[in-house]
Parts: sequence; structure tokens; C-alpha cells
Amino acid sequence: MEKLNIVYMGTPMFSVGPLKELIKEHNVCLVVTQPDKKVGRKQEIMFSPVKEEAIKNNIEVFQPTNIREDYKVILDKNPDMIVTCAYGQIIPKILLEYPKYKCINIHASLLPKYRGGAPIHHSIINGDEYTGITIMYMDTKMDSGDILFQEKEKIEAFDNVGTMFTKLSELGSKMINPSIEKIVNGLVTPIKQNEEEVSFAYNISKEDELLDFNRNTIEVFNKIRGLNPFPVAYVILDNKRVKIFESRIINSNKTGRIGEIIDVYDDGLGVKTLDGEIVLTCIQFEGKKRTSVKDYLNGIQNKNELLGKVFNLQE
RNA sequence: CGCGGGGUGGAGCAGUUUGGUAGCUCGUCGGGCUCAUAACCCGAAGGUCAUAGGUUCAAAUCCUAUCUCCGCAA
Repeated sequence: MEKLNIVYMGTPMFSVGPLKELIKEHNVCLVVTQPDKKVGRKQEIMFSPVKEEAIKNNIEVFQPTNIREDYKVILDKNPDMIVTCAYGQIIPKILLEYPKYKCINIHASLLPKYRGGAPIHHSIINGDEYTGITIMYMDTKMDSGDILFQEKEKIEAFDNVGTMFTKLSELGSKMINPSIEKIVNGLVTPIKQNEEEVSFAYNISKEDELLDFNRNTIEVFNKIRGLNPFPVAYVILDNKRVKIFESRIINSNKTGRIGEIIDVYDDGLGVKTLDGEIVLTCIQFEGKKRTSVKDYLNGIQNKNELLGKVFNLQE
């Protein structure tokens, strides 16, 4: 197959797999990624995962603060195609038009559903049975371009954002090279997105991370796994933040206030929801490490004191 | 020097205020009971109490410095 000159634009771990695949079959002449950021308590400078991978392969890295103004470097590379995958900035029109084979994007949803930055989170939170990968042409509006290829991926009950990230990243990696080959050979029929079916998956905000027990058990369950392992759902207990990592659903007709701890099991805390009960099985308190509730309960002298406590939405 | 909470046998914790060489729940190993068990009973192993100094007759406990983990904020 013809070896293309490709500029790759991506940032998080999700984008690393496809980059690796492109390197195998093409000439990736430039990697564009978000600027280095200071991360964590110590404010250490961290390279993006994509940048790390580029360095490993001796590929030039470009990190503009604002791609809308600072894109000449990319034009100078004279790419045959630009491939983007969770880059993090809107790409100016001039770049979209410039390469011979245009600009394609790998998106982690079944477009036109879930345009935006957090499609995996939202599809799990909403309890969808399927999500997937869409490869499409880029347009000026976010994730609005014509669809080229699409493959489904099932969301199992035990899946969370972490496992779906892995599955979809692998799926995207698997799809990218065959897709490019078909594009080069003219074997594609771009399909316009049905505007009536468009929905958006905005980045998760602080309020989104708050866990409201005043919902049905299944919704609470989906929200917990839809935020694990990042950014993680939390709730307030005794004026302290408690992160909730994992839970399980249980049939129950117990009474109690919403958010009240109504039962203590060997492996979890039973909490009252709108229509029943959910058992929290993996949590983390402020200043403590993430721990299974089973271990946490081992350290508690009088477990019955937990009964009747209520998880709140604010301090 | 952004704010704050921790580091105690494999795990989760108590004990630190009022100094006197370590305890709980679980796990592990051995034995017992039982048709059987993740249940129950009996017993055992396992910790220089993050590290280094200091105060003291005596420090997990008080003082100082360092390392490290974590929550918030960015």
C-alpha cells in the first residue's frame, strides 16, 4: 500500500494506540499534541502520552497553545492526510482542506450521538447497551463531519470508563489503517450526519461528579461506573468527601431517607435510592487511599454506628 | 514556600492529648467440629510503630529534619 505522509494530532492515552498503528504503515512526519501541563500536588511537568510515544519513535512534536493561529508548521510538512484523535482543540478550516486526502478523525461514539469530549463517560452514564468508534471527515463544527466508517462495541454490566477506554482504543487502532487504505483507493461513501439524532457529550464538570442518590438504583449504578476510574463520583458524609468507585445493585424494599445507610454487608454499604437500594463496594475517604468497603469495615470497631448516616450533596 | 489528612505485623484500623517496649477486625498457617462450607471452635506465625537525629531513667506516643501516600485547589 502507498505510504502516506501523515500528521497525527492527539493527546491522551486513548490516542496512543492509533498512533502506533499509523507508524507501522505510514510516515508520520509530525505529531501535534497539547502543551505540557503542570500536574498534581507537586506541579510536575508532564508530557502527554502521545508526546511520549512520539519521542520514543523520534517523531517531531509540535505543541501550539492555539492551533487556530499557529498552524504553519503543519502546512510546511505538506501532509497527504491529517489524522486526529482526541486532540483537544478545534482545528482551523484551512488545515481541514489542505491535505490531498483531507483530515479524518477517530471518535469514540456512534455519531451523530455524543459529539464532544466525553462520549464514553456519557454513554455509560446513560446506560447504553452499545457504543463504538466512528471514523469521519473533519468539519469546522465539533465532530460534525461526514461519517466514513463505524463499528459497534457492547457495553457489559461490568464495564466502566476504564475498560471501555481500552476496548475502544483497541477498536480504533484496528480500524485506522484499513480505513485509510479504503480512502486512498476511493472506496468510501461519506454519509452526512442526521441532524435530528445529534446529541452532545460535554466534558464532565464538577457538578456531574456529585452522586445524587435521589434517582433510580440503575441510574446511580451507571453513574458510578460511568465516572470510574476518572474523574470518579463523590458524595459528602460527615462533612467529608467520599469518592465512590464501585457498587452493585441489590433488590430491596427497605425504607429510609434518600442517601441513608440502611444496611451494612460484609463487602459493602447499602444506601437508599429513589426506588430501592444500592451497595457501595469500593470507596475512598479524604486523605485516605482507595479501598474496598470490605477492608474499610474491618477497621471499624462498631459497624452499627454507620447505620442511619446520610450521604449528602453538600457540606 | 497554595490548604489539609495520613504513614503501626499481608489488608483495614485503634493506641499519640494525660510518655512506661503494641491491640482490634480480617487474612495466612496448623488443628477441631460438620454430610459439607466462604459458617463455628482452639492454637500459631508475623511488627526495629516510614527514616534520621534530639529530650528523658523510659518514646509508637514530646521536639526537629527528611522521605513518602492521599483529598482539595490549580
